[in-house]
Amino acid sequence: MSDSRQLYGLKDLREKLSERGYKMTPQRKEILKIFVEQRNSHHMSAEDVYSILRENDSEIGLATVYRALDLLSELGILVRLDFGDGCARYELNTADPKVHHHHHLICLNCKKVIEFEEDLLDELEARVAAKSGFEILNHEVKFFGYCSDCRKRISE
Amino acid sequence: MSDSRQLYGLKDLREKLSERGYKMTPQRKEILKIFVEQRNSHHMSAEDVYSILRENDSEIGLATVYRALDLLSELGILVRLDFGDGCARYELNTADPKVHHHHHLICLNCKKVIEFEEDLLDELEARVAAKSGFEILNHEVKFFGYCSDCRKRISE
DNA sequence: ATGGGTGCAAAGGTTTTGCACTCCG
DNA sequence: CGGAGTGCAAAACCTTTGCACCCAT
Repeated sequence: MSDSRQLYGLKDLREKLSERGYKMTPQRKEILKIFVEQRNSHHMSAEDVYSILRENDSEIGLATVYRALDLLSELGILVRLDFGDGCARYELNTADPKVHHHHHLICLNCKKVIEFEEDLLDELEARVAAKSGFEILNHEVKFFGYCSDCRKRISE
Repeated sequence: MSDSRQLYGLKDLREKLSERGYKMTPQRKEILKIFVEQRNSHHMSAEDVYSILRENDSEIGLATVYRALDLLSELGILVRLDFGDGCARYELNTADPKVHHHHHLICLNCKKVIEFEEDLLDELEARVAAKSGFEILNHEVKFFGYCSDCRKRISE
């Protein structure tokens, strides 16, 4: 279950913060650490992060969690995701800009989210950029359907 | 500015409602009519729909709007969209299942959303389905970047 | 030392829900 | 008629904000 993609980590944090004039704080470090250690699944909401902090007897407040997740996304260390479940979710970004894109399959029945890698979209992105005059920085692809488990269960 | 795609309309409403045991009500009809007539841009939020209703001296309550938008999406007459601006938005679905996919370009600066048609993703969808065992019903693609207007403005 | 960062609580915005009443089928 | 649908207001949720205090730089 190891991930061969090169992900951002704590080393990148101090550098990216000072680059932009932000301060390194124990709170920001601790919050990023949760993503790096992936104690739970990735795709964590602010509330998820907050409960892990409370389990660890941390005193970090919920508002700080929101502010840190925002900042870490702005720095490109985290990526903000939206699976339509009513809250923003976050995951570690890949440090290699060439592998910036992985996408999500969302099961409409059990709400499970699985990831897949696919770089077929670079061509599409280029075509869309040319047609529209947009400078495209990022894209997000979600597929909705039924996972194999739920398909079995439904057909039984 | 006419749209050649065949979109769902009021005729489909009664049929789809009774198919599933729901009732046809003046409220549901009136709400769908707003999308069909597209008085404003599509991509309307519940609040957008509600203000149009109030302009029309309608007595429909906001909760009813939320319930109707939910139901119309469930029936496949509307499609729920999420542009990350804090509220769900909706547009009319295409009645032709072969043209189910059009996507959105979102300008990170002025928040403008423009649409584009692209069916390149069918191949990708098939490949992802095969690899994952998912039965894929729908997909959603968003591109984020800067529109040509904002690019000009920024470079000046 | 100084201005950004934090924690708390309160406010904000969107969406959902409880309940009595209405009205479609 | 009976139960789904509605309107209203209150509640639920997620997220943001104001403010006094703290602490990286």
